Order: sequence, then C-alpha cells, then structure tokens
Amino acid sequence: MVTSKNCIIRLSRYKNALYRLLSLGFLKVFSETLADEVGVTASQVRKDFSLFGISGNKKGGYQIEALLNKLSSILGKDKLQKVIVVGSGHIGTALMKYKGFEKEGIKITAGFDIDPAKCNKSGTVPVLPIGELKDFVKNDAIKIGIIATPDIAAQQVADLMFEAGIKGILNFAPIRIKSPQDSIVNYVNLELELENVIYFVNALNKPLSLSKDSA
Amino acid sequence: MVTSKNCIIRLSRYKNALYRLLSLGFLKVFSETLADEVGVTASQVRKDFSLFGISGNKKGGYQIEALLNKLSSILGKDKLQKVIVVGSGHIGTALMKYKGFEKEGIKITAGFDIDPAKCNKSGTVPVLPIGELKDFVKNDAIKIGIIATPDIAAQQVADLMFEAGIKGILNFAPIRIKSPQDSIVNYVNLELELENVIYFVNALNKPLSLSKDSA
DNA sequence: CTTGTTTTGTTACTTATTTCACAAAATTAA
DNA sequence: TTAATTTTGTGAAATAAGTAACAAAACAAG
Repeated sequence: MVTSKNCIIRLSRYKNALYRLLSLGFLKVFSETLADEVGVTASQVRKDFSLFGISGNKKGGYQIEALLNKLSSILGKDKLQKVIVVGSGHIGTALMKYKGFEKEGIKITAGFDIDPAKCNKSGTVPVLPIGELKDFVKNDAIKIGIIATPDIAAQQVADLMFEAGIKGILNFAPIRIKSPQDSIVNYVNLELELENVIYFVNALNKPLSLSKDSA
Repeated sequence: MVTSKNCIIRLSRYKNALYRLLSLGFLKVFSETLADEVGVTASQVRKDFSLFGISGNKKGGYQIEALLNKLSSILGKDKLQKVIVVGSGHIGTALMKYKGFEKEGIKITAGFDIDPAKCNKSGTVPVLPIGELKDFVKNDAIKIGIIATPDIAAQQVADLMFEAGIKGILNFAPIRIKSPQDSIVNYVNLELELENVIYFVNALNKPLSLSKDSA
C-alpha cells in the first residue's frame, strides 16, 4: 500500500488536470504534458503511476478516460461518499453550502451542532442536534466526518465520531486529535496556511537569496 | 534561509502549542513536552530550532515567552498583517467573518467581488468592486491576498493581485496559479483534502497492512 | 569540590522522496 | 523490412527529511 500523503494528493491533482484536459477535447496525454499542468516533473508522474500499476502506451502516452477511471477507483471516487459536518459556524456552514464537493462525488448529508438554535431539519443540508449524530452515522454507515467546531470541543466531537463508526476526519479546529489506530485525521488550518504565506513573503523579499520550493 | 514548507508549518504548530502551555501556567518547556504536544519527536523540535538559531538552556529547557517572541518574529507575526479576500461566495464570506485570524495578528481589511450585487461598503469587512482592488492594495501596501473565486477567474485575479503589488497568495480555487519568481502561492483545496481522507479510510480498512503516517 | 543526572545542540546515520538515465516498446517513414 | 524517433517504465543515483546518539553544559546533592 502507498502511504505517502503527498503522493495521493498528487493523484488527486492529476485527476483534476485530466478532467480539464478532457473538457478541452484531448483524448490522450503524455506524462510531460500532465506534469506541466500539475507543476511536477514528468518522471514524478510516471513514477507515481508506476507505484499504482498504472501503465500507458509507449510512444502513445495515456488514454485520459481510462486513466481517470483508474485514478477514481484508487481514490475511492467510484461511488458517492457521504460526509457529515459538525459545527455550524461560519466555516461549517460554508462547507455545507459549498458546491465544489458535489461534482467530486462527495455529498454532505447532514450538519450537527450543540446549539439548538442553530439546528434546522428542513434545509438543503439539515442541521441536527449533536445528540442525534450517533444514530445518524450508524444508520447511514457514514465513514467520513468534518470537524468545524471551536478547538475546545474538537477532541470530544472526534471521540463521538469514532464511537459512531467514523474512520476518517477532516479537522478544521487548530488542535491535534487523538485517534484510534485504524482511523485517519487530516488537518486544515487556515491561520497556519496564511502564516506560512506570510513567512515566505518576508523571506523572499528581505534577503538576497533565492528559493523555488513551495509544495 | 529555510525553504522547507513543512518545517515552517511545524514552527507555527510549536507556536500554537506554546500559547496553550503558557495559558496553562507553564513558564518553560522541554523539547520532549513540546514534541508530544505537537505530535513530532523531540529530536525534530531541537533540529528545527537549531536551524533557526533558537537555543534553550541545557538542563533547563526553553523559556516559553522568549521562545514565542523568537517564533513570532521568524514567522513575521510581530506586526499586524493586512490581508484581502477576492470572491465573496460561501468560502470567501466565511473567511471574512472568521474570528480565528484576529488573535493571530491577521486582519482581513477588505473583500472584493466582480458582482456589484455582492458588494457592500459598510460591513465589518467592506466588500468592494474588483475594480478598486489595485488602488486599495497600493494605498494600504498590502502584500497578502486570498483567492476564493471560481477556478476560471483565479488566474486573472492572481495577475491583478501581483500587478497591484501582492507577493503572497492563499488560493482556494482548484487550479495551479502561474506566479512571478519573487512571489509565493499556497493552496488550500478542500475537495482534495477530503479525497485524501477517503483514500486512507479505504486503504486502512480494506487490506491487512498497517500504516502510521498522516502528516 | 566532586559525582550524578538531566537536557540541549549537533553530527552521523537512516529512511523517504525525487530525479536521472536508459533499455524496451511502439510508431512512423523510407 | 529496416532505421529513426518517441515515450514509457523502472532500477540506480542523488537529494531531502527525519531519527538516533552522544558530548558538552547546567544544575543539584552530598
């Protein structure tokens, strides 16, 4: 099994780029072209594909459609993924309304909040009391959850999610989550991302040295 | 100059953990403790500090307050950072309203949108027509911008930002931005982060192998 | 003052990731 | 059919990142 997060992230990027190329009318693509599109080297593309047993045609490149099927299958995108969000503050609400997930086969089926005033069962994405989370997750066999609560609540919410059977969490709260062995937690920390930009802006514009890395 | 994004991200994490420890009443900390708090090894902490010439006291650990000052200065957090947001859809609006930035010394001073109906000069964060971006950025000497537009608009918005003098961008649009040498673009792609969680949930729960990595 | 203990700071080692380089396959042209 | 050309696929080489180990400093206790 490939366990490098960066590698998997690149697969997703390849997939996105391939959709774009497909919509522009291309049917096949060379590693070189795809690499340019995503901002990596051609070697990297071929190596990544090699790791997953994806092969193309010597001299002919890769058939985009077949490639997309393969990537989607590897990434678990061949079936609709149901996801819940806990916390209906600014970020949580934006996520529930966000259109970008749908076209990626991700559906936010419900939100949850501890504050009854923020609950609303009749919206496009219903917001339910946190007490209903466990049953909801079990009934719908949901495996993925998003935490968009204040940091004080995050661990508690995570524990509740794991108890209910959730195996993967995307956590927006700026705190490290303790999680069971058979689960995965990814972090999105907006302050941190901005801080990082700030650091590199200062670093690039102050001294006389150069850099090219970014990730 | 340190150019490893991961390393800088860790510095931010150390900083956050240190604030937490300080608020709990601690005045000094050992590399071991800080490492546990952030989820890395003690060696890593000391190595990171070593790279930036940060030193502590043999047997005595590190003075939290002095350490925080040093980290804040490295990360450019010793002065208020003004940031603008372009795109006032769900994500852009959530960012403008997001409370988390303030306590990190980051202030969103304005939003911009191409749609006049979405503009509103009198909000807490005024939303201005995109045409006013250039003057606004120049007058306020703003160096950092956030792109929260649809992907089709992203490159155009980025070009406008660079023209106006912005040097660092945090980009939420799922597209690679072409940028000048002396600038930096960081990416936040929510679909991609979720896809990643989905991959690892599948990978961890299907086969008989184990993994521990997460990043 | 000496001995023992703790923790840093850094060098050496290990592991992981990326790039290089080239044989093998596929295609085209003659 | 043969030669020339292009592009993949993959081991080997190079780089980067992370861990381990330990000497040196700091302190405490006797």
